[in-house]
Amino acid sequence: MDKNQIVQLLEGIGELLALKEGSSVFELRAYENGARALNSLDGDIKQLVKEGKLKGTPGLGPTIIKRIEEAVETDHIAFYDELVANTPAVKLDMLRIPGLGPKRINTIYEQVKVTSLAELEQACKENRVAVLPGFGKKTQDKILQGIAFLSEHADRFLYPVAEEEAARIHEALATLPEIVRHQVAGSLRRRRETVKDIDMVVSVADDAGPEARRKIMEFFTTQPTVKAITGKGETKSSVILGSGIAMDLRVVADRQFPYTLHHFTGSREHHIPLRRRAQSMNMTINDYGLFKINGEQEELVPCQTEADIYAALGMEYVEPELREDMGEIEAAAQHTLPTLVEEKDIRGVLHAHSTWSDGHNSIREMAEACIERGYSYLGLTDHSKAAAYAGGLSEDDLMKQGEEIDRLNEEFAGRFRILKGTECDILRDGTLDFPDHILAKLDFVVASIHSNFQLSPQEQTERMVRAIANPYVSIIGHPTGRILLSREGYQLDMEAVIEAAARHGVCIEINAHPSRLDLDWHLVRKARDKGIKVPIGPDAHSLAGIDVIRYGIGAARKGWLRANDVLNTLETEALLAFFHVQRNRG
DNA sequence: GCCGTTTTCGGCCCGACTGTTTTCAGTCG
Repeated sequence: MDKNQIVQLLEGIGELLALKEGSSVFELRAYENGARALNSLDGDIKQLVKEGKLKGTPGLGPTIIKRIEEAVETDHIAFYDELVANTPAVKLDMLRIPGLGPKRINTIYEQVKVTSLAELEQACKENRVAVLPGFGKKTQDKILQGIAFLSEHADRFLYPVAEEEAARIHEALATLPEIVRHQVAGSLRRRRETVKDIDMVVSVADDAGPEARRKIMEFFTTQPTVKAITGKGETKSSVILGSGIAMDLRVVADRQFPYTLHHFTGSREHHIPLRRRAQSMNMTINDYGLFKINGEQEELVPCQTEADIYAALGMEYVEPELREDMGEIEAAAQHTLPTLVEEKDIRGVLHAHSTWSDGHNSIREMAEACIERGYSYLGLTDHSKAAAYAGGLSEDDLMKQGEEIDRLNEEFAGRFRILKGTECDILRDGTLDFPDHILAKLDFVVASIHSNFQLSPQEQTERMVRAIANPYVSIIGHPTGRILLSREGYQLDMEAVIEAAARHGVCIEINAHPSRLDLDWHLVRKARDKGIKVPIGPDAHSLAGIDVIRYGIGAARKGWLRANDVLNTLETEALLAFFHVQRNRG
């Protein structure tokens, strides 16, 4: 069991304890802290356990260490299993409804006696929830809304969950000598921010017999992460994996591989205009091949790769991320597709926290982690004072932090630079949490909304636009505040926000955290078209948090961004010059 | 369950907001 899985178990214990009546709120907080503490540890967990290195880590006491050791040794935590067995599943389901916490869940469970979300929905519609003590009409409506949101997103998974599950199977399959080519397809390959199921295509030699296919399918359906088999044949098998995500594996002859891969990569929306184009060229395309139509005859157009398929249709190769019917068909036909930004183009980090606010690592540790990863700079952005829950800095603290940064920069001189920044709260009225004369002392400012989510769309838009107009604001952080699969962003007119940002020369970030990916890629494209520079910010709260940049790269590529559309592809001097010009915009 | 320049018991992050109340509990970040 790896570190992430153990972190999830510890977090799970926290949730389960919250739902257990009579349990201590401090005990569950201890598990949440423990999960966070473990998550921020670097290195192989098995090694750490073996060397007894967990002891002394703040947040990890004797009991939690024992549970971590148990997980490493047995792949289970008995305490967790026991809690799961004693917790009604509907309580866990209810926990995912925004606005419902442990207390209200227990009240509903005790007094309305629901056993499923469907029953809860029914109870709300019959007004049986609003009458409970401490509840009311608005709470009941909010619960109904939450249930509707969940049923819309229930069967989707965050990209990293799907990616990790797919990678495990992919690695295992790659060891089979019968397999010639293997590739993840579907929305995962297109790097959608959430994924419903995993599609994988593998090929066997053109002359391979059925036993080769049977062997692959047997191997696939008996992988340790397979929880259930929902279908098993020689060309297609379907399973449910440990996280609950469904996965399909297709096995084809190698000559058919590019066509099948292309078909199952999608998207459906991309294929519709593509088929139209094929038709206009007297061809037809499906998952078996690309065919030239000669009267009654269909003649296969031989293709070794997907690039060959596009070439046969008179097009440039279309990267999977772009296959969303966002104009890529026309652009590929005119050979005007952008050269998309890649992870290696990123030169530094522009949204990160340290122990000065709610980060887990010191500035030095964060800086050294950036150096290790080959970056040239770290734009440090601890929270401002209004973000009290996150240990936001006062003006005094911010200035003291600046002194620490100066000392470190002297030490790193010539090879690395820490930029002085802040993630400054945008207050309710659109003013910033620090006065201008303080902001003027920083290299750059990320401005974000962390409160008053409920303002009307008009008020929220005005608030954001007012912040954008402040000449010290360099970047708007996580502009819509959405949490994928969990809550919608705050209501605002993003078109107007993008318009204002373009007018004032302010950047809008892609917050690369896989639960955010905010700005959404559809809007990234709009921002780019208005000439807005888009930083890809990890919003890192730990060393490992820096690495989520690659998810942001996915969103950037889906939004058609080239390297020079991304702010943090600039080298240090060019970046500082950019901020300088931005600040003197008048 | 964790932690200690109040150290083995008694605290534990906290302010804002919402919807429910009529002074506050629950939730969130």
